[in-house]
Amino acid sequence: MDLPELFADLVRCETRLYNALNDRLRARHGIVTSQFEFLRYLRDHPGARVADLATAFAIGIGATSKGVDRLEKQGWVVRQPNPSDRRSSLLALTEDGAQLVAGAEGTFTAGLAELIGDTLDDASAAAAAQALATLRSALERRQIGMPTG
Amino acid sequence: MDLPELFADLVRCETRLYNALNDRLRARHGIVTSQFEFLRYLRDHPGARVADLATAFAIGIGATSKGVDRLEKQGWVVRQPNPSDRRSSLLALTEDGAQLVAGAEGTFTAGLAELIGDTLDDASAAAAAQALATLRSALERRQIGMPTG
DNA sequence: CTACACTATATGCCATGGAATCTACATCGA
DNA sequence: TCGATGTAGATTCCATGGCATATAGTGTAG
Repeated sequence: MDLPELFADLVRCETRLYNALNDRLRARHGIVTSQFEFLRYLRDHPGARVADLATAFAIGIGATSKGVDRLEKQGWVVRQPNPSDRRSSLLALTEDGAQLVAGAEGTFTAGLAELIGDTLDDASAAAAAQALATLRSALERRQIGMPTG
Repeated sequence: MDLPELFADLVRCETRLYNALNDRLRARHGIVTSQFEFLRYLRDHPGARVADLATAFAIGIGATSKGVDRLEKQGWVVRQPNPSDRRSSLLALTEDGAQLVAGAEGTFTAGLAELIGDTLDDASAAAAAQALATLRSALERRQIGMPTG
């Protein structure tokens, strides 16, 4: 099994898909993919904290905090006081934020259908999905590749 | 087929693998994964130009030029005059650069074996490899997700 | 040969992420 | 209760990539 080749293909697919989705989301909704992912996470996990986002996306706490700053500045997210721990805030979508995700989700899903669905048959896509889900779980369980800060 | 979930798994695997390989390559060879990929590409494609690197990695020309600057400053790569077009240079590894890739390749391959090989059985890995190779080809053929500059 | 359009890439400015640091708060043990 | 230690996240500095632009060289029509 040529793992270096698999890794190269993985990275190149990720880069191109991410860029292509960025273009569509930016043009139609004024956000980029990373922002869409933050917003969708907060929709699905209301009351999450900054550290929860950082863990979910395997990025640093500092970067996450700054990302939330930007979403808050746009009025899509609010930091609410956490009654059980005053060091942290509970994050929530605003009404505007909720509407934004709802609209962007269509663009995102349709984009993926065009970018992936048109190329991979269902069996291939399912096989890749299975393998990547397994790999992701293992990496998360072993806490591999978490940035320091 | 849940393409959004597939995409999320793809991105999270890529992030964590990239970070984990960064850690190892930095600790043992003083480079990061993107630099290893540049150096390996130049080893396998001597005489490549900046634009060839940019196309191969789906990143902008400006970023590629700066990346080559850094490798050149370390003495791992040289820009040689292109006899047939004086606007561009032919890139080549130096002796130091060649030794660096040779050494780093072991770290890289062993890292992947530990990160992926220990988790995915051969059949799963082969299925994922097949799907990602197909997807990558299609994205490259359609020139999807190439940055502007 | 000249002007013009095109191409390759180098460079400047800006946005973003990593790592280290700083502050406020929480928790634990004496 | 108090001091020590740990934790959440905000902030700072640095490195890197995108995009726009500048520069030099190429190709082509006339």
